[in-house]
Order: sequence, then C-alpha cells, then structure tokens
Amino acid sequence: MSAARHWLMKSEPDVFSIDDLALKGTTGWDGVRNYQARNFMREMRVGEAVLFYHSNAEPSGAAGTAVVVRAAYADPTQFNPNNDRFDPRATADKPVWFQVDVRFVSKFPRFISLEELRGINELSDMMLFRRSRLSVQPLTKAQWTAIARRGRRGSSPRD
DNA sequence: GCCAACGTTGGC
DNA sequence: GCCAACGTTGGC
Repeated sequence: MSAARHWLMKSEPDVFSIDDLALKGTTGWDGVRNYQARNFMREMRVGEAVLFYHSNAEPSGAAGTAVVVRAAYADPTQFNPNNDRFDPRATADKPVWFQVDVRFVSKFPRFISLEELRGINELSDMMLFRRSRLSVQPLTKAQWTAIARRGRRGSSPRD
C-alpha cells in the first residue's frame, strides 16, 4: 500500500466556495471534463487531504482544506442529456468521467493568495504555477505542510 | 498522425 | 472583459 497523497482542487468561489462547502459538509466533485484531472481523482483514496483553492477569484488562492470521503465513481452528470456536462459517449457500463466526494475540514483563518503562494520557497515547484489550467493536481507533503501552516497561523516561516 | 481551428480556463 | 495558455476536435 502506498503512502497517502495530498491534493489541490480548484473551485470558482462564485460557483462553489469554501463557505459553501462548510455549509454543505460533503459534496460530489462532479463536472470535471479534463482527462488529467480525472486520472488524478481516480488515484485518490479515502482519507487523503485536499487543499481547497479558489480560482477565477479576486483574489485567487488557498481557502481551506477538505478530505476525500469517497473514492472515484461515475459522475452522473455525464449521463444526463439535460446537463451541460452531458457526454454522449458515456454509458453506464463504460463511464468516461469520474468524481470523488470530499468533506469540509477547515476554512483558513488567513486566506493565502496566489501572489503569496508564488513567494513561498517550498512551493517553487508547485504544479499550480506551471499547469495553471489543471483543476485537480497532486501536492507533495512538503507543499501541503507549507501552505496549511500559513493558512492556520499566519505568514511567518517559523512555526 | 499532423496541425489549424476552436473552445475553455483562469490570471489579471 | 481581455487574452494567453493550452487541451480538444476534426480535416486531411
């Protein structure tokens, strides 16, 4: 069995924010229609940690944390012709798109903007900066720790 | 299999 | 709202 991984998942706060997740508790991460993001979701295991990132926002940045509570299963929106994420190629036997369920864990007392994330040494290799359009991506444990520490406590590099 | 056209994401 | 980046589609 492999070690737990850490993940970053983007959501547009105008559509679904960390506050929405806090209210809802658990949500299905449906609607992903990018193969690389899908493949990362299929690698997720229950209990793995998620950094909830606000994209397309003012400002964009890290807003809180969540946890995977259900591993990948077929995204039902792909089967619904009335849904704008409908995919005519998908069948119940052979779904094309998958989702996981995540549960709210925390909202950061201090939001960490993308600008600030860019300035953090431990994050220099973060995929977010190179693959800006990928909405689901892995974080290293060191990256996770560097972000979560600041979100919880402030901007000091000391603990 | 190449690649131009097109559509979407997301920072600004 | 603009537009660069980049993933997808489809003609050939």
